[in-house]
Amino acid sequence: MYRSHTCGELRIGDVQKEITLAGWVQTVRKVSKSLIFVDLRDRYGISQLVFEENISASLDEQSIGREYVIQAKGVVRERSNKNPQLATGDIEIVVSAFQILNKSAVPPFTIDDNTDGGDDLRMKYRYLDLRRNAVKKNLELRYAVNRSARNYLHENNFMDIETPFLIKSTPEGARDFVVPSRMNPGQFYALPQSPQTFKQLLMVSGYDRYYQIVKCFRDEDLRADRQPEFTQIDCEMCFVEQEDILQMFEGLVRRIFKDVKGIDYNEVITRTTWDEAMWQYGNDKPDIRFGMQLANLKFPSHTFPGRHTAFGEGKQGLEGAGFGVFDNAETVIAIAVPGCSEYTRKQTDELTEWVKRPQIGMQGLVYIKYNTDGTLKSSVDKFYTEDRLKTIAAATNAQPGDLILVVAGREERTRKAASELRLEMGKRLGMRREDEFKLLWVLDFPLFEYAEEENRWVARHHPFTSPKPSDIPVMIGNSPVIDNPEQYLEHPYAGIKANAYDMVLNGNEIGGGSIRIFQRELQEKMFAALGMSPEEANHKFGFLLGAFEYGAPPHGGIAFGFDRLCSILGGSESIRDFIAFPKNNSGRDVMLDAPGTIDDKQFDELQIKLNLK
RNA sequence: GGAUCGGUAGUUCAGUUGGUUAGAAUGCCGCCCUGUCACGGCGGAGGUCGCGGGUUCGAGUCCCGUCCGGUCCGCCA
Repeated sequence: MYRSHTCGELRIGDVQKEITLAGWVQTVRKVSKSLIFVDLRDRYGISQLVFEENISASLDEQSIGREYVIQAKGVVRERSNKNPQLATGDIEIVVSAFQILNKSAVPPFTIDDNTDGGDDLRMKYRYLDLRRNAVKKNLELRYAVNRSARNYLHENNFMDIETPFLIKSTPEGARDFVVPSRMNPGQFYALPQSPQTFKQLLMVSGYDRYYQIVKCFRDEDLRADRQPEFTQIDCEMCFVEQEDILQMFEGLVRRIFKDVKGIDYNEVITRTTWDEAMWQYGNDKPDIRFGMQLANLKFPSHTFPGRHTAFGEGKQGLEGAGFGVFDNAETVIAIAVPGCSEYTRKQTDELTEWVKRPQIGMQGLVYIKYNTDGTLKSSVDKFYTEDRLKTIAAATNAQPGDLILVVAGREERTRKAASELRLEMGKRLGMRREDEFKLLWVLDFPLFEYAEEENRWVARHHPFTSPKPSDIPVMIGNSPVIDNPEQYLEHPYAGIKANAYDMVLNGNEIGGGSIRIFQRELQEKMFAALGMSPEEANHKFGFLLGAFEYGAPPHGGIAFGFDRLCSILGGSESIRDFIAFPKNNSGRDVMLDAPGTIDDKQFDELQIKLNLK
């Protein structure tokens, strides 16, 4: 061994021991010709080496620089000037001999918690970036989550079974990454978007509790929190109903909180339906760390059947004032922002500009200041009397001192804007603390979504998700054909709910799953509902339909987004910080410079010709 | 596919209305310094202002195009 100890472990109790360390030079502090300090770093910490008298001259001659790899032998000594910021700060090593194991070029950025390197540069030299403590602790957290999950699942009888990466391209869902097959010219493998069908087949095979921490691949445009290859904690169980799954995986998440963060998440995990989430928050993954729920002042009746406006059943609160924006809008939604009634004109103007950005897409923003003295002042005073404003304020549950913000327009866009506005105000008011964690189950998602371009239904979760038992007759008894695209919401399929669930943490979907279809007939009906002919369904999914003929057990499962879960637990916005070798926004690995071209020989073997446009 | 912000020293950035030799910090190199730990002091080197074109007496600065990067919308069962 090149070392007797690591750079992080020596303490005051080790004084007088003769030891050997090996590591990277963090800094060299030359105080004089005969006194030089070197901070030596490895994965475990930093220890201070002292070069005195003769040995310092030898070090000086060799002009050791940052990131040189050296080995140093010496005696541990108590420091005269201790450094309380360092775990090893009470001691230092008086070097008696050293050797340079390898030189280093000057790194392009400082290997430091507060590095001077930009993202792009750090990605290019990722092997240097990974030396930084800030990145290292993220990877350590990732490993801790990994171990915690494996321990819990193992203790609960789950079995880790690997599934193939070279599989077949499937319709539905995300775009596949494809891999040409040399031995089967003109044919292609696809990389799995998830091991979905394999884990279902494992259930049919009787491996009644399966898990895998596994890479998934989706060839879609990226975001800051999205990678073309990402990792899931993928799980599936036999003989379970929704409630069994929810309880099992609440247990998993509680365990991870305990093991990784030391948090006892004992409180009941809130459950809500998709309908309720959209109604209260305008979002299928609401952040429930704060309130500020939406007040639905007006909405099209078919979107939320059986509900009434915030003014009360059968009551109207906006009509007859001659304010065209509200009168002509499909939907009007308000939020009461606590304690912001003192906002200046400049601030409300700025918020108006914020909602008018193309990404939000509102035409404008109405505000009502509910002053602390109980009076009301709004941007629509011309249309609404103070009494009527009071009615609106009451409908939003506003308190004196609140600022009521109102958006109006088309249902879908307005609801989304209201949700974004709520999140933005929550953020500005510091109500979204990264050290506070709130879990939520969202249940009863719609089974189908309407795809306008194709005028057909697509699976909201995936085509293997079971409808709610009560909706199965609706699905069997009605044709999926949409005769009137304008009125697709009136189609019986629009109301069918799925036996699906998402786990939401602080406004992020960290996991999602469903109870699966396990009968051939229902699965065939599902494929038909998605516009697949029987031949097509058989061609694409014949193996699954076949498996369902041989005693498929009822089953269901869930998959957690491992990278995102780690980033939230680590208090970071970016999942890239938690991946050792991530790709950039364009799906490039800037260190490898991948993807790249391949040799003509390779094209030739694959019998592929490029046709670049 | 679309929107938007950015690209200036190794690095992070500043750069006025278009006008002298493009600056700062940090890093790097040299010398000095016996208790530093963001060491300190003195000195020095370091630039095709992403690339191409245009306007102008004159472009880092204005215009057009292009490449690269960030963020977002669409997309991501």
